[in-house]
Amino acid sequence: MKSYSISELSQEFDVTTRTLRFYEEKGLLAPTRKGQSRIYAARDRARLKLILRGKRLGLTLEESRDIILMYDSTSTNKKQMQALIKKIREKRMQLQQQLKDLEGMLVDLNGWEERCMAELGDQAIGKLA
Amino acid sequence: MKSYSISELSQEFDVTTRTLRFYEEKGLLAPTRKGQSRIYAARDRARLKLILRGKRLGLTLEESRDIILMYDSTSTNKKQMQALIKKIREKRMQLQQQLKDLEGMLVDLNGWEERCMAELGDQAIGKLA
DNA sequence: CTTTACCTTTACGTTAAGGTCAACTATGAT
DNA sequence: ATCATAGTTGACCTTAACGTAAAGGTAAAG
Repeated sequence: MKSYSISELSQEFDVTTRTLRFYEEKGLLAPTRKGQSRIYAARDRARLKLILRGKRLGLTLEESRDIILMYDSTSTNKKQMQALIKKIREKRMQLQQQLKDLEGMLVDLNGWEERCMAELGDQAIGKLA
Repeated sequence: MKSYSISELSQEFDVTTRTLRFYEEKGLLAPTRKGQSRIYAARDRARLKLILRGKRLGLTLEESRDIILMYDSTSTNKKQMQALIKKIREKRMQLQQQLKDLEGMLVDLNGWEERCMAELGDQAIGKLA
């Protein structure tokens, strides 16, 4: 199976090595060691993707860790399951609100751009493409 | 025209008064004064809405301030306009990425919920409604 | 006149998410 | 051997966005 050094992974996802070590420190990644060096497996790479997606959506690292735990949850008991579902639903509600906000803001942006363009006159269109 | 005290506004939007003062300090709100007390007008209320929407989308206060300035921009010159359009386009690209991320995560959440529910068995459905 | 409810400013504290720097260690190339 | 290249840990630093506490002003109510 393919594995990655810390610098490989950091370059691929455009984060610093410090960031990767920090995520490990926080329990989000768990690379193995070869000697003293970290070896990241596909599993860690997948986790990193989740973390970064979470970040783009404004999740905290802790929230992303929750989500990662969902991915990894093999056989949780009923209590845990129910708590999980509750969390999922909460998160989904929040994301749906976010979706609305996003759409609203996109509408606004489009409106502004139009007005700006109009005010600038058509000769300006080319310069921005 | 309707106006609001600091506590009215803070209650309506569920933020602390500290937050409102902080936003003012940062140049995001500009209430007038009656004696020493702040009086918020509809304009401030609208701004606050924008700020909070921005927050839900993960914008920084500075970015929200930019957006507010767009709303308020009366007659900017061409240079400013072009810079503005560039910013708008950048922001829109980012928001579109965010939209993709959001959809992806919603799909994941739905998948998990289904699996959780399946594992719990149907008798559990009622308890969560 | 004092209590109560709001309001004010000033100032220091806190948390998340890393940045930055110093002082090593290990390894392969010249 | 030594130099360059990646890697390590540990420690302190930084920024955003407020929280929190101190110390006090103001105006209506009892």
